[in-house]
Amino acid sequence: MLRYSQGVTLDPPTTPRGAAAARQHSLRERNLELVARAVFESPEPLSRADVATSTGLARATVSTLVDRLVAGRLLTELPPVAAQRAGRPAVPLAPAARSVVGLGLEVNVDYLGASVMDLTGDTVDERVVPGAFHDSDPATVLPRLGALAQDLIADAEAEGMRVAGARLALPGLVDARTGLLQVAPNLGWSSVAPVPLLGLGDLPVDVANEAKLAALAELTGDVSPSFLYVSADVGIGAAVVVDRHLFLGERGWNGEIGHVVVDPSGPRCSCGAFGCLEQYAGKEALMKGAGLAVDAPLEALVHALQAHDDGAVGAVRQAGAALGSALADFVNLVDVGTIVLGGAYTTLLPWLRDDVRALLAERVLSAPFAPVEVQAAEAGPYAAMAGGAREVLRDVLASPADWV
Amino acid sequence: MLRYSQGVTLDPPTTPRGAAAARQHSLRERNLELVARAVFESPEPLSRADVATSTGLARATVSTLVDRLVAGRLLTELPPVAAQRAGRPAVPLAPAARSVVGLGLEVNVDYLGASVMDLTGDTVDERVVPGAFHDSDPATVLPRLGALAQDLIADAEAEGMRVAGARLALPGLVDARTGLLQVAPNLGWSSVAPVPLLGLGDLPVDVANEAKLAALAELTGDVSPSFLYVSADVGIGAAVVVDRHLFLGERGWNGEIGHVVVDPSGPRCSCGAFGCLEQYAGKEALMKGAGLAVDAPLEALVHALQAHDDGAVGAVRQAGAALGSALADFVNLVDVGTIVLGGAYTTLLPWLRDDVRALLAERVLSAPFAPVEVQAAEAGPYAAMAGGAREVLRDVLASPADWV
DNA sequence: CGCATTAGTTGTACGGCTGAACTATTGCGT
DNA sequence: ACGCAATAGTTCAGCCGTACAACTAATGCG
Repeated sequence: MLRYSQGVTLDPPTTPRGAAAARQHSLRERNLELVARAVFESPEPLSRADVATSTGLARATVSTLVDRLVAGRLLTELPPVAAQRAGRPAVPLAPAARSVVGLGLEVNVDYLGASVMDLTGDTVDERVVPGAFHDSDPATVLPRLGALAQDLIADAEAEGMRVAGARLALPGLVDARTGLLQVAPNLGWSSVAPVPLLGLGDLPVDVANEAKLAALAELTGDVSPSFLYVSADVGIGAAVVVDRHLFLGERGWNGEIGHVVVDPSGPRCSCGAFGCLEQYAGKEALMKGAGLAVDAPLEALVHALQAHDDGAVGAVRQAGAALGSALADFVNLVDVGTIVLGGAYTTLLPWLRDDVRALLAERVLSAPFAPVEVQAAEAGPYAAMAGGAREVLRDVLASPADWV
Repeated sequence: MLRYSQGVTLDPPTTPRGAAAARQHSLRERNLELVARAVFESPEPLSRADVATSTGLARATVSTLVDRLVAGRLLTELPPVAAQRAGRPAVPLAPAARSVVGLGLEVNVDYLGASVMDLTGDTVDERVVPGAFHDSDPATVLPRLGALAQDLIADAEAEGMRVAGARLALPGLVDARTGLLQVAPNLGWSSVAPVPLLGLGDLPVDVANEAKLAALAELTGDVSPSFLYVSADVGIGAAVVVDRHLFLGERGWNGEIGHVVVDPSGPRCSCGAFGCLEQYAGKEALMKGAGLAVDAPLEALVHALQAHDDGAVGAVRQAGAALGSALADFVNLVDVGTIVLGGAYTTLLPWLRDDVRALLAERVLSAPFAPVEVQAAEAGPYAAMAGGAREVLRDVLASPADWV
């Protein structure tokens, strides 16, 4: 089930989330949020009385706030379960299905996609259009994605749902403050303002890096609240999540682990430097190292590994060592005790894990007293879309007053 | 002058700074903070009316809040300046001097120190005791520092000041949540709970890494609100500041740039790995590389550099390149556009700068459209103590209701 | 010397939360 | 079947903090 936490937002945590003067109605906004969060974060349905004890608000206050949330269709009253103790039976509360929804959008090298999620965490609708966008034109690709999104929006609204906003995931450096895509090497895009090209009118659309939204999708499971997410697709992407909050650095251009130095006397990288991680543990390097075609499917590599092909095993082990070295640097610099490996690394984890772990144990300064966990990602192939939609819903939850 | 900003705290920004129910009096607490902040952050004194317009609160409300802050001696009314326009002259407000003070403490390899700062940013008192604590016993050193602190506290209280709390800076891995020192290699300490050993009774004492508190001291000047602070003392320490907030990772063990890989075929490091930054740009490596004694004063190296000694210049340039490479990794991973170099690097900056800049320009992915700035630190030699004291005062400002 | 102007204070109105008393609905013992 | 205890949810007077408007205070200027 979808679990909402304290505040996963693309806005940096320093956002003056209350630099404004507090008036009387700020109290209600604040407590509305508190009540909504209590219900959304609870693993099982709460009653009004439960919410009162868990929040510390008076029962009377909770009642009026819940009534508002129910009227605004953010919460629903579930049918009462058979009471097992004396007293008036409680009315269980839960997030409302198919009322307010978030839209997750993605452009990747080999597909366009859009996904609609409701407050229960259900994927209401999802469409993926395969394609080859390696050296594409944003002015044709983004309007296509926009049209796809429009379809989904129309369908959702026809069924009475309200679309709260959208998040667009792109495989490149996105300025989190301006929403500008600086560069996406694999798409061949640079300096693009993507939102207007989507043509979604007044709908609020935020843009973010693909790996960062995919990382947020991991928060649905029971991962550690702080982790490093690293995923290999065409490039290598990463995200830092601390206490369920995405860390974005100054502009959101962090996590570029693909170009961390592994060995300065190593092969030249497309970025101009030598011995970058991508040259050892990027998808292309892996395929080449295993003696396969660079555009062969990942399954080909897996088959070779399962057949104990020496070249494949050697390439993956070398990648594991390089990845472990770069991850050790990453952990030493940002301090996160859990690493979640996504994309191709999820599949390859059985062959990577030992080398990665060994290097982490050897090179992370805090490893002797706090070993670094290495896990496989749990969210599926279109994690960025799901994570993006989820982010939109988090914003709704953060200011429910706008929706009641 | 001391400038206070939105929220530099050692607590991670995710602290549920309002997970509690909002009651009536929360409004007043919130607005008290807002008013206090407005006065503290303004470059020049504000009147009650100025505060009303800048906060958006009604003049009546501001008046009562200011009165409280003045009564609690957090603010003072300055003598009115000659009015240059019609109307009743404004009463200028400013942070109160010598009322509430913060205590900064530090144990370093060659000194112990304590510093008292008041709300105006003035250092009221400061004492530094030289010593050699290379392989010392925390159970003797910390009580000594505690006694020094007691002296300063007694003096301050004798003059009617209230000591709000203390921050202890240590050169090692400190768990920000528990205040436990995991390891401080240069002191030879490990697994120490330092606070009880200080013997400061009920005074709230937080513990933090030395470089992190030193970084916060830079916020007094007009640095960028986001920067990477890297300083060479006996070890190499670093801190990440984003939007005037310290980034601490999961536990506060981040910033260990000294053990980032520069070249895996390089010299073996004390940590067991090969080619760590410390082996190129640590103080010991610099001295050795320049053909000087490892415990020679920094001035000796500077003299050699000024005399264009080939060995010294070569060692520093090699250090610059290594530092540039490690910093490029750092910037790629956390995304901060400004680097502030402290400790020995401040002095050596003229000889380091070109190589550092060249490597940053070459290896930072975002450098082509957002060049990385490299600056010298401005805070003096005992920056960590000042930064620590300042942090205590930030906490006071964050909840002024506790002090009125 | 009076008027315009700006700063700060006083008093009433209003909104939101609280606590206590109330109603509603169940289980359980007799 | 009935009443009592127990729990959920609602109603209402009281309190508290802010807003707004009218007030007083203190200055410059013609």
